[in-house]
Amino acid sequence: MPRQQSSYSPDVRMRLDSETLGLREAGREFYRRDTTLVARDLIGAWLARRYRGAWYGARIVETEAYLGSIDAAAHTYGGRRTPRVEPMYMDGGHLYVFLVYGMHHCANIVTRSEGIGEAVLLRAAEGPAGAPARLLAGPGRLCKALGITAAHSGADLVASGAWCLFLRSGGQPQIAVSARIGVDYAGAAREWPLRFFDKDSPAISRPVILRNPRPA
DNA sequence: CACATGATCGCCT
DNA sequence: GGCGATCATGTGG
Repeated sequence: MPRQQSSYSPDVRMRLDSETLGLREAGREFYRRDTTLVARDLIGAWLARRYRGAWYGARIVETEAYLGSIDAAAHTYGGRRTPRVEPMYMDGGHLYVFLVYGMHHCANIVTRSEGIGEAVLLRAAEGPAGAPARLLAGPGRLCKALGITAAHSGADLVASGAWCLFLRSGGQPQIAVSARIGVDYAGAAREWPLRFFDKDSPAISRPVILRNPRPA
C-alpha cells in the first residue's frame, strides 16, 4: 500500500513570539562547557531561526548528550573523522545535522572547543502557543517543523544573523534523566544517563524509560 | 494500549 | 552491501 506522507502540513515553520526575543542570548562560552551540563541547560531554551526575514523558534524540552571519542553511541566514537561528522569537531555553538533512515534529519548543537567532537542532540521541542502539541515531539519532527536539513550542518548559532539560542529565564523546569533512545548497539554506553527532558512537557518524544520494562 | 513493520538513502566498511 | 541518534501506520488485545 502506498504510504501517506506526514499528516502535518509540510512547510509549517514555527513563528517566534516577539516577546521571547527579549530573552538573553547564549554566547560562545555557554556551548564550550561540559557537554552534559549544556544538555541540561538547553531544556527550556528557545532555538530560533531567521527565515526569509522573519524569526521562527521553539522551546527545547528534550536533549541527549553525545560524548565523543569515549562514547560508542556517538558518530565521533574513537575519534572517527569523516566528511559527514566534521562539523561535530567545530567550536562549540555550531550545528551538526545528519540524515537517518534515509528520510529524517537530526539536529545537534556542538559543545566544548574545536577538535573535541562532542554534541547535544535536540530530541523534542514545543512550538509557540497554538501549535499542535506534538508537532516537534521527536528529533525528525523537530527538524521538519523548523525546516532544518543537512544543508545547515556547520552553521554557527553565535552571531550568525540566521540562528540564535535564547536561554531560559525565570522558573527552572523539572528536569528528568534517563538512558538515551535508539542506541542499543552502543554496548555499555546504551545505559548512560545522558537524556534530559522537561517532566511537565506534553511534547517529549517518549514517556519515561523504565529500567526493567519486562522482568522475567 | 502495546507492539510490529516498512519506507528510503547517505554513509561507512 | 548493511545499516541506522526515526516515524506513521496497521494489527490485535
